[in-house]
Amino acid sequence: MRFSRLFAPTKKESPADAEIPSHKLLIRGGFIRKVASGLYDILPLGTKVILKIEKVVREEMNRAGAQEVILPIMHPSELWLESGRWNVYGKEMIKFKDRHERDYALGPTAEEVITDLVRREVKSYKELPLNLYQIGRKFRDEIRPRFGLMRAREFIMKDAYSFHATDEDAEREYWNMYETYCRIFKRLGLEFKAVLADTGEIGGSFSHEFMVLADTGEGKLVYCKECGYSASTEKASQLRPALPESREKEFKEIEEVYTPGVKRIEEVSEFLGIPKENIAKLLIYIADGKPLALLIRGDREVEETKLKSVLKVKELRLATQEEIEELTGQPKGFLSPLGLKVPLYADYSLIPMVNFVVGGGKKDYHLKNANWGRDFQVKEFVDVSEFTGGEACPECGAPLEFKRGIEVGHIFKLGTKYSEAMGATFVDEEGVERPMVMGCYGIGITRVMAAAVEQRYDENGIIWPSEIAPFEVIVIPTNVKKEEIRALSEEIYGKLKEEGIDTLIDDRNARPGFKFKDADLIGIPIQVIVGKGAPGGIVEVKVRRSGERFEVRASELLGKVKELLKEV
RNA sequence: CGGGGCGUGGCGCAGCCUGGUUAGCGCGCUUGGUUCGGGACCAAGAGGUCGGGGGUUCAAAUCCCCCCGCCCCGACCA
Repeated sequence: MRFSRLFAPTKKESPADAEIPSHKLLIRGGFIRKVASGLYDILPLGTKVILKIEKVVREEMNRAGAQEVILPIMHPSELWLESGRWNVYGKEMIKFKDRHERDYALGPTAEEVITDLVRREVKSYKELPLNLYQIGRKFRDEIRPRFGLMRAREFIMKDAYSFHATDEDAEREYWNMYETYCRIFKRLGLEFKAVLADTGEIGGSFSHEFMVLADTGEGKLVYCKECGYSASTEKASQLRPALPESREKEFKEIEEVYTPGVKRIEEVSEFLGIPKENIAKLLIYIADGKPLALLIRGDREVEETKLKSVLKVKELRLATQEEIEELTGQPKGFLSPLGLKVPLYADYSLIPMVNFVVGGGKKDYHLKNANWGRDFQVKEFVDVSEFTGGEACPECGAPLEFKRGIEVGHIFKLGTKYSEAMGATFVDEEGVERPMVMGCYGIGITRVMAAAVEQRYDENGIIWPSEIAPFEVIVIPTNVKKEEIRALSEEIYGKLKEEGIDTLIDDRNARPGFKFKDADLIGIPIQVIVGKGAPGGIVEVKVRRSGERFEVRASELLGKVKELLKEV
């Protein structure tokens, strides 16, 4: 490709509405342009990157035994009504009617459509297992699209669905996909972690998220350096703390203290001179319409995904001020676990606590030296606090590390949730009709592009891994008006292309500094600079990632480039 | 959905508070010339319904009302 003909409108300045590096650089580099909130044009450079990511994904999925299909983007409502998700997925789905007033949605995911296909066509255990995937557009009407491609309303996803005769076989395929995903992300040149995850809206029995490590990631994870345990903070579990043996002996007499206007944990801590670790806060939740109270150590936060999962509820929210007063008869800000009429749960963090502070149950009062078991009873101790790093590993006890990441892949063992709801059954060896066991496996292709940038950039621009770089090599003649330079550049360009190396030549009549800036910005891994050394057949090679540069004879260039491409 | 901010040539911004010539600046773009190893310089040019609508006024980018779009935070902390 010739830069003079390439549609890659690069910019010196970042757009005003971009916040994170990947968004800024993809726009500055001419990879993408915004059309509207959460909607993007992907320009030639971006498209090349996307196609290269897809190529890796295709190769590895095919290798793993999956087969590619193309399913409709437009989904009839009947299928979603059958699975029960038409309303559950609700606001996230872009819904519309056709000319006959029939309801449709733009697919946010394709369990329904694929299950429908398979139930119609597969009848026998002999046709199983089956793993089908597609790479296509998905639509999710996000509450708040943000960060460019990171959370867009329309995006490209690889989604695979597998169907099995037995649970064991579904599990085997799950781990097959796990391995495949590891290979894919490794080939893409990304630093990632596979973490235990919550199954969320999709449902199913267990799942892993694949996170690309980056500080700007919306996902949070913890992992153990010692034993390799890793989990999303929405899933990470902790050991139940041991109960101190002589706990009762330490109990002091409960005491009411006057704390006018002191409500928040920080204020209580400061006012009473008691650390937050020895204060318990009480929260009132409404879970699937029923109220409950939760006590948690003052310095800890509730991980609501974990709470939902423990309670096995779909909807969870904090009670409103009015509800709190109605349910407890106590004023907000001074809630006490004593004499509560709603079921009282407590986080594990409460277990070792003794003589702690709680709300006084009336305005402007708190209680000191409260103790569970003596002053009030806990229905159940649950593990629902949010991890922030430093907690003990549930496998080996070593302190966990905390990282942020971008979720680029997610695999689920679904079980029979969809096959039962939609009647996807087969006849087994004994002639018994049974629901298929399913799994599903997604990779956010457009998000991978953003995540790759988020992980690899510097002040000059993007640093693509060679496997997904829009071009592997850029040849930069410093001055196209000088014949030796122009001719040698063209010769090198021709030769690299002949060797199957994806090469761009910057044949624009521009000053060298200008070209260097563009080459760095768009992040091509290897730059071949043809300048002063041209008459003697010497060119300069610059490695984008390391900044390393060296001179090489034009005749030896090819071998050197091939070698470097393997490393970067 | 709640809160905050923004909307002025393609891009980034100033002007608005305190209304008043012809709406500026940098980048980019066009033409000519000089340059040519880290986003050159000189000269001449093109390009604007000041997001949209309504109102106040002799006069509105500027003040008031409504609407639209975009961005950020939140939609948990009792």
